Amino acid sequence: MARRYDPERRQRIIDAAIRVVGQKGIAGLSHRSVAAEADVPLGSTTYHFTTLDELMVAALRQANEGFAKVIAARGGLEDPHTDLAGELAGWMGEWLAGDRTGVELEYELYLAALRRPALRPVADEWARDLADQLSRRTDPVTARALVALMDGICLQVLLTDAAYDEGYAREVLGRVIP
Amino acid sequence: MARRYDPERRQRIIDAAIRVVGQKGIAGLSHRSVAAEADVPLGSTTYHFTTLDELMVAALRQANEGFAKVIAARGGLEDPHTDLAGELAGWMGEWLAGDRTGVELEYELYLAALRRPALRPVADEWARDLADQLSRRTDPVTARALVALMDGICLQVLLTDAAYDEGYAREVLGRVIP
DNA sequence: ATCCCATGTGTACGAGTGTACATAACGGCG
DNA sequence: CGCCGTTATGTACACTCGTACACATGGGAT
Repeated sequence: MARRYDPERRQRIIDAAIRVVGQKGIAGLSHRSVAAEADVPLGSTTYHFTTLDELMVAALRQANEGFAKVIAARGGLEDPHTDLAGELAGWMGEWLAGDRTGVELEYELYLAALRRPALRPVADEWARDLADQLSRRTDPVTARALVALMDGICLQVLLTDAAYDEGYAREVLGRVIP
Repeated sequence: MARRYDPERRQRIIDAAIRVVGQKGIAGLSHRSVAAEADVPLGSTTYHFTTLDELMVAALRQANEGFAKVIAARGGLEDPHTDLAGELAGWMGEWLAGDRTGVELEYELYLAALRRPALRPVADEWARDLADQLSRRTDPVTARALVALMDGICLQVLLTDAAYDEGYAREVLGRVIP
């Protein structure tokens, strides 16, 4: 139960992993780079996370939780009178504006599930959580479609260096809502 | 002009790179792994492609071209009387059915643009080409939205191990088309 | 024929990696 | 107190990687 010296050691390593992925990408993630960033010896990272996959799962899960909090905190999903499409489009704009390190980090971890089955349950959780949030305003089918469309729009912006067009996003999101 | 010994050497290397990414993912792509797969010496791959980015650009571009051909060959985008949403949903189902190696390969290269600016122009090209194809049946805004939604749906299937639901895809794609 | 240079090849080096493992420190328990 | 197992650490090994570079080869221009 009681961890001896540093009960936050494990948590610090996860935080460091998130910073490393944010700065250097998944390709730059290694036991050593995380150890250096967390300022712990190499053996410590390999002890807490035998596999890099384990570490990525923990990091992705933590990123998801932070994300969910942001969504919930913003509200707007509560009041049924607000324009849902506009709300979502505005929120994406906010997310994509400014420093994109966080956005890229979350998407990179999320997309890594394509090749790493260990991450798939967590990715699934993320999509499901977001759809659940949206389900308070629409039916489940529409919610899922909205998540898919938002993913697609974000990706097009991130992958092609195109500018985010909030009016366009609002328009097409609105079409999906019956 | 005339390449001396092996004019197809460069092409063979690209083909080998595509096979490597398909089997081991981008993480398994290296000058050496490609050289082994193409059955050429190490120096040959580094000569033709100084950087791995260069090689990925060539591979992604080639994958795109093959993809565009498949789309064009299937037709159905010509006849304005066919149900566009159903056509697209059916085509996605066909693409996602069976061996997904090809699908995963194309998406992995496509998504790699997130962290590799060198790939972004090619990713952009891909999205634009597909939207152009669709523009023969709808307006450009709708075409772009359809591409985004299709991307999102495919990703959800690939990332979360969820089964592809063609009826759902047809339904929501239909909503986007005005 | 001769020279030049694009093309092709082999090898070596230093850096970085995952992993294993022997050892140390310390908390809880008998 | 003394033992034991969890937690923590340092080091070493074998491996892969990108890169550089010296060298071979032969086609085309002169």
